[in-house]
Amino acid sequence: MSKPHIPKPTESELEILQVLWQHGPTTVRFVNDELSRKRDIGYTTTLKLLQLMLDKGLVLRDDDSRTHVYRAAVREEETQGLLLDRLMNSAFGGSALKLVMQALGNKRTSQEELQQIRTLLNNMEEQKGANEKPDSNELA
Amino acid sequence: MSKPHIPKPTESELEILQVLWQHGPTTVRFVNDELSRKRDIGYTTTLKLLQLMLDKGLVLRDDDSRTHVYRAAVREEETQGLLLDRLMNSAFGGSALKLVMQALGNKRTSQEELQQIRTLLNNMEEQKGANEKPDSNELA
DNA sequence: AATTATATACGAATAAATTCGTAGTAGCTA
DNA sequence: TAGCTACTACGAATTTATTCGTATATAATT
Repeated sequence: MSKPHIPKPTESELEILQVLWQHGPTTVRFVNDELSRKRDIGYTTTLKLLQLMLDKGLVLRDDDSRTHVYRAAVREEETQGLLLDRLMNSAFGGSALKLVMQALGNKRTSQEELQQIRTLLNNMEEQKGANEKPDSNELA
Repeated sequence: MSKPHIPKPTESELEILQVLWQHGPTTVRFVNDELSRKRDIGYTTTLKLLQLMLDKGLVLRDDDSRTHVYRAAVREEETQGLLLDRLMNSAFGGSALKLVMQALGNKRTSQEELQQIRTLLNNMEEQKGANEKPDSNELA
């Protein structure tokens, strides 16, 4: 069960993936309209990006009808994990802790969010307490 | 008192900054030796990178002696914050919470680290609580 | 002093990412 | 059906990042 090699999305490709993750399968036109809300970008630029992403395997497309429909080929969490990993290694010397502390300290985080994180922490400790053994690690 | 615009370091530049952050001011030779531990890289490549970084204002140098000494011109936390911000926006739709949850969930984090985060959370809530309520006497 | 080692400067090749123009085609509308 | 509109394909210019070779100068060694 090897992962067939997730290509690293570039900045622009990420923008597009976000749209696809958020809205589900959609057209070039729609993606372009979304991107246009944030910055100047030509239609054919978006088209080209999607085509390149198709080659790379980042998206899939349904070209039954003349207007193609694209959808993400990579899962959001997986991709985020990949990028976090990269950032952690490239900027935080591999320390997840440092990264998290930065993220929390840096941004104003709402009471509610803090509570959610606390809850997550509790769950994790429960988890660990439960099987004190050299646990089975699920994913890298 | 505006920050005069921190340029975004590239991947390679980050590698170098890490060396400088970790070891303090040092020479091209030293930086190159460090980088070489991880990957193949020529001396003049490192040199050129440092020169470009000088232009960008990412590093400063002392060229009193023939062998120049470079040092980081940007602070570690500041830079990390910048990159986190970018990642948060580009991959996490702006949510610090999602980012942190991913980071925690994704990586195996030690009991000890979890405790440190918990402490940080406590401090942050204290901070906030101070503004709204008379204090609570629950401390870690 | 001559040779060798080590430095910097700089041009330029290569690679990767981004951008858009133009051509061609299918569908819609008057 | 003629003409306008919307779509894809593709070539190619541009920009940014990375890499290294060569020229040249300074210092160290013999």
